[in-house]
Amino acid sequence: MESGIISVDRWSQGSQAYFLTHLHADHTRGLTPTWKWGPLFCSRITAKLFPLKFPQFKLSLLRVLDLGHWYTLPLFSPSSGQPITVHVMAIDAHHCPGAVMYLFRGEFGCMLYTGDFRWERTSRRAQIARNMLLNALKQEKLDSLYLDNTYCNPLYSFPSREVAARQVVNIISSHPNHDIVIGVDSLGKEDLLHYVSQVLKIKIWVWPERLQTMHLLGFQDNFTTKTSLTRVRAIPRYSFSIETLEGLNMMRPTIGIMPSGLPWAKEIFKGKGSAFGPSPSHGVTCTNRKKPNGSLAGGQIYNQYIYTVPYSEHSCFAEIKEFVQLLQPASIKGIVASSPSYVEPLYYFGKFCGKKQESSMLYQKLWSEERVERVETIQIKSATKTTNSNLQGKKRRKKQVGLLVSHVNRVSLLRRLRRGIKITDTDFPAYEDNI
DNA sequence: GCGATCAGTT
DNA sequence: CACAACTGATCGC
Repeated sequence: MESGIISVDRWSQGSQAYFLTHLHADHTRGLTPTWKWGPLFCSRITAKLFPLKFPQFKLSLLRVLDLGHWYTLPLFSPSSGQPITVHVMAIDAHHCPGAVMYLFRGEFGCMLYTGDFRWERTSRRAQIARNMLLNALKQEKLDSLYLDNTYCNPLYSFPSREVAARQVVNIISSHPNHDIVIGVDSLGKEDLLHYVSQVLKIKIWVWPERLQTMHLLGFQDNFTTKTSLTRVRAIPRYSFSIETLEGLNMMRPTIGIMPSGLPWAKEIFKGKGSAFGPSPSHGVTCTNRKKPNGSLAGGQIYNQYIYTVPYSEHSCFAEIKEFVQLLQPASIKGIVASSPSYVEPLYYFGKFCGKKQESSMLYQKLWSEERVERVETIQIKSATKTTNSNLQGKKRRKKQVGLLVSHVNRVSLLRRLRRGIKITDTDFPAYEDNI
């Protein structure tokens, strides 16, 4: 359908260069072991983890970009055949291991694609990334920003990961005779687990594939696959449920800890003797605040066995705001648009961008069709999924029961428009290996 | 068997 | 109810 000179986190044929921000499944959809459409640029850590995730993948397609360096890509204009130069720099996104943002400079101007990212003011790594970004930009203005808007709503307020990690430690140490299970994905939250392991001087059990990942990432001693060595286990999030915890508790007293940026809790934890002691609130990036549902944005009891802790690898609203304020891009597009409560980032941040936009109308246009924005000779396509398709899809599914199949094509079509971007039509140039 | 997509889960 | 991220079933070839 569409094709472009470069693609970020999108994998259909037709681009001249492909960029992967990180290895989470929702960014690699379309990448298969047999994928072959061009050189794939990623960070060194992502490249290292790549074979684990895609065992059959042709590694000769990978190009490593080291952080903080400008790389030059010799590309060609699809229409004129003229050479086009695109510069790119990878910058630490402080999301999961290997996650980077990409800063592009070309005839289309200066563009930053954040991928998923966390922008903690208190974190040393985020400060380095910040300097890298500002040095790269110098006095140049950012023309467009593709933003991780996952929690782009003032409702989402949570503390730094450091603070949340301390909460996890407190929960564990206040249950000295319990087994502990922590729900994690296949990649991400390693720093949390490592911190818990260090502070409590205890190994953490992980499943075998996860141990491989840990070893590749350089965590050699803190993790094990032997259950007998520890009472703390990290388990896949999809197997973390109330039933799981109930089952475990028939064997041994066990509590579950779910680190998540979302207020998971249904039951309101009413103050008193917090099970994990005084909440350390120094150095928080975002203030704890009452949620509309009355729950606190701190570790809390979800049910008899389960605690939730606001440990997030996405930026909270205050951090997103700070980021946009720092960069003041001429235009912003959210890269996540699946939530029914999605709000176009310009609604909040329009005042930081040159133009005071009529955000709601722009927003309508943005997601009601694949809006194509022309910037000089280059077209940028925003590939966000509509809110409505999601809701309607669900409703219809319930009603449907047997009849009506015709809408399915439309819905699945909309589903395809998820994350990632492509820039402009093109042919296929010869490639100079960058590494 | 393989890739793409859908359904469903926390 | 929300999310991001994931698994497993099913479809088409």
